This record gives sequence, structure tokens and C-alpha cells, in this order.
Amino acid sequence: MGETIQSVERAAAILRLLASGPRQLGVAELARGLGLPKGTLHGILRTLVHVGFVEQDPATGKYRLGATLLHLGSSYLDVNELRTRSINWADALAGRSRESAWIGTLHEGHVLVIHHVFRPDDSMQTLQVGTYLPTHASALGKVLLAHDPYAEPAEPPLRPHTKHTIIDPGALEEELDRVRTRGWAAEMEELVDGEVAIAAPIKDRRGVVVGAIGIRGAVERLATDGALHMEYVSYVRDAARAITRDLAR
Amino acid sequence: MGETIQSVERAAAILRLLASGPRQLGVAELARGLGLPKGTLHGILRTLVHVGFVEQDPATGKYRLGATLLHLGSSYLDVNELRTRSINWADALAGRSRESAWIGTLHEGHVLVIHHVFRPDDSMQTLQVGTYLPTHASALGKVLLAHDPYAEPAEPPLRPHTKHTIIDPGALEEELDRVRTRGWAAEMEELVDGEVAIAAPIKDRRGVVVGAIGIRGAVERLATDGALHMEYVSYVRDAARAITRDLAR
DNA sequence: CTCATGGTTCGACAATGCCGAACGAATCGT
DNA sequence: ACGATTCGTTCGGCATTGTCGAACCATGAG
Repeated sequence: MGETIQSVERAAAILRLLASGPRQLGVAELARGLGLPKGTLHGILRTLVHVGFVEQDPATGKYRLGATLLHLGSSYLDVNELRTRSINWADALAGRSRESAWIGTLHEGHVLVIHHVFRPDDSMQTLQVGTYLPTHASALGKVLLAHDPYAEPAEPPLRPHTKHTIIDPGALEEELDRVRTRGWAAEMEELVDGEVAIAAPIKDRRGVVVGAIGIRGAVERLATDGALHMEYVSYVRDAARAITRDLAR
Repeated sequence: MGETIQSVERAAAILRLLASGPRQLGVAELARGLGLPKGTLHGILRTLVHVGFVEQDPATGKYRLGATLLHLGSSYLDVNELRTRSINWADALAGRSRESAWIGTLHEGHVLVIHHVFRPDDSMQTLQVGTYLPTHASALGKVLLAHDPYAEPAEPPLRPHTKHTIIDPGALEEELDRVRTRGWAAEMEELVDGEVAIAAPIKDRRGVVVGAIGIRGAVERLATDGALHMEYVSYVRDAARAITRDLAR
């Protein structure tokens, strides 16, 4: 056995491809996308259907992700120590700031949202747990990037989300320096127009940054004339410090 | 190739076993649980780690689920038609009833929660999307069970969650009959003490039940002297009918 | 009505991954 | 402090396992 099991790796590639778009894919499309013969793919797909990781549309014969994955994903949240330890602090942060609170980790070049508390007194928000945020255009991402030992500033080019998004690698590096020295990150309408965010790093007992926590809300509530209200910054930093302390025990 | 690919099936079994408990498991434990040689498992685990489905604790060497699964699970939600079509209705239901709204599907003998709207004006609730509810002890489960062609009342024995849980198979069958004729299900403190729930079926364009929608809240708000307030029942049934109509288009 | 495209089946070949025993490290119990 | 377990990991031979490509039907478009 050389290094890694071929069929399992291929199965994972199929799942990732199915997850990459909202569309459901057929055998032929997958074969083209992965450069594998149709017959081979069919065998793996049959197995994935059997274990519930993939579902097949009875009408068209095309394939999509299965419900078992949803359950496995939520099981991951139970195991995740960072999340279980920080849930209460995120609730408190949301309550004190009266804005939505977020917790994220670095994962494959993106910020993976592992917890999300809605803004109090404001329903009609969709939950973002499990989704990706861009590292260069989010407060959480800047914090994680700034403290990542491998300093991987996501694969260029930096995609602009609004006209305020930092797309110049040099400017991003300067911004990350500021984040490092200051200890927290701001994001001024760089991901969504009209929304700003604040984030601070969470460290484990050895001092390495394992995640970030922050809030996000309308610019008119959190800032005046482009300057953040510092009370919100202290809320976020307090929460981050509390979780860090909690993880050290 | 007989029927299904061995290594992929084994990989899935590993993931399910890791998801079954909050604890992280070692190679030896997995080998015992699955009846496979340690060496074999190690190879599959190495691959699962490589694709991010599994993480290994650097300290203890034990394995736990990986972050990629969380992202795959949330991707499933994007693809799921029932969910995308019913989100708005669930929001409306939660708003009108001022209680938490839930949408679930039958999956491997459990109710899989695919959407969950918090109760308005009440933060500090943990999201339940992706978790399982028992079929025999939840309003959603009763609805789904009552209309399941394969009529699988979950594997006995029926586990009691409170002293009101229906644990007698005969009594459950009677209850399901009532649900069928009445068109909706009630659950009076059968899952959690002090909480009641109401649910109604969602059908696709062919008329088969593909899911259920309902609300859940404190018994003192939703009922008086053990009798549900019928206005809540109509809220739920209205929402279910609206989604059914929506799916038919 | 034809043709292209999509999902599925099949059988032969050999590459692939399974297995069991052996290794070194860590932990537990005494 | 020291054996005795128990753990995660490595390795190489064997045959089981999965890969491959061509052939098979359905479906839908032109």
C-alpha cells in the first residue's frame, strides 16, 4: 500500500465536486470533471448512495449530496472543542453588543464558520454555520491570516466583494501587520455593503491561534464617519480573552 | 466488482462510528468496533485524514471527525429542495406563532432536522439543524411515521424520554391512525418535560409525504388543561399546506 | 426518425489494497 | 522504578478487489 487508498480518495473528490455547486451532477459530468472512466465512477457512486452520502434523483438519474452528510457535519460540531467551549461566550457577546456573533476557524484557505448567534430581537436571518468566508475580506479571516504560521494569504487574485475589499496583496500585508500589532481586526464594508465587522484571536493553551470570534452589523450602528465605536471592540476582545482563558484550563 | 466498493463502505462505517459519540476514538477501538484488523483501518484513516474528513489529535493520536464534513453538510442544505422552498414559510410560521419552527425529514429511522427557526425575542437557543429526533416521541416524527409507506415505527423497544412518552407499540399505532385521519400530530411533553409540539405533513407534487413542519414551545403557552389551543394548529397546517402548494408548482 | 447523450452493466486483467505479524513509544499498575 | 499492556504505526506477500473500456438501453432533441 503506497500512500493513500485510491477509491476512498476518489469518493471524497466526488463529494467535494458535488458540494462545489448547488447543481446536481450526472455521471458523465463527474467523469469529465475528474478525468475518470464512467464505469469507475458509477461503482463509487453506487456505494456512496448505499451509505447515504449521496442521493440520486429518481427522475433524471443525476446525483446530489445525501442527508447523512448533514448529520455527520452536525456531529462534528459536538466534537469540536473550540465550539463547545465558546458557545456561551458567543451568546454573551451577542447579548452585550446586540449584534450577531460569529466564530470561525481556518480551513483550506477559507474561514469556516463553526458558530453563529443571531442578532437579538431580529429574526429572519439565515444560519451560516458550515459556510465559508473569504480570508482577505472578513474580520475573522484577517485575524486568522495574521496569526497563521504558514502565512497563506489565500490563493491570489484577491476577489473583490465590494468596492472596499482589499485586493492588493501589499495592502493586505500591511493590514495584517496592523492586526498583529493591534490585536484585533476590522472590516469596513469589505464583504457586504453596509456591514462592518470586528474580530479578535482565540488561542489555545500553547498560545497558537486556533480560531477567531467577532461581531457583524450595520455600519450605522457600529461606526460613525468610518470610525468604529471602541466599546464594541472591547466587547469582542473581552470575549476572545475569556475563551482563551477558558481553553487554557 | 460484485456490488459495492469495500473500502469506501468501510470508510463510511468509520465516519458513522466516529459520529456516534462525542468521544474521539483510537485505531484499536475502531478495530474492535468494526471487526477489522488494525492495519487495514490505519490505511483508511490515513486517507480520511488526508481528505479532511477526519482529524487526528496530535497529542493522543486518536481520531475524530474533520471540519470538511461540516462544510459538506452545509452544502447539502443548499441542494435540498424541500429546505430551500420552505425556509420562508418556516420564518412566517415562527413569526405568527411566536414559537420556534422546525422542519424535518425521515432518515434512517430518525427525524433529521433540516431547518430550525428560533423563537422570536428569545436568544440563547442552540441550533438543532442536522440532529436527530426520535420518531415515536416527536410531533414531526409521528407525522412522518404515519405517512411512511414502509411504516417502519423505528426499531423497538420505544425508548421513553419522559413519563408521557408513548412506549407501547399498540398505543403508538392508534396514535398514528389518529394523525392520519386528523391530518396533524400533537406531542404533549413526550420528548421534553414542559414542552409540547404540533406538526403537519408536507407533500410533493405526487402527493407523497416528503417532510413535516411544526412548532415547539412551553406547554403553558400552547395548551390549557392538556388541550392545545387550536389557533396554533391552524398556523402549522396553513404553513404545511402552503409549502405543499409551493412544491407542486 | 435519427443521432447524440446520459446512466448502467459486464467480464477480464492486474493493480490495488487487505491482512497479520512485528516495532517503538507511551501508559498503567504495582 | 520497572515490567506488562496497550497504543499507533510500518511493512511486504498474496489474492482479493476494484479498475477499465466497450457494449447496452433509455431518453430527448433536432
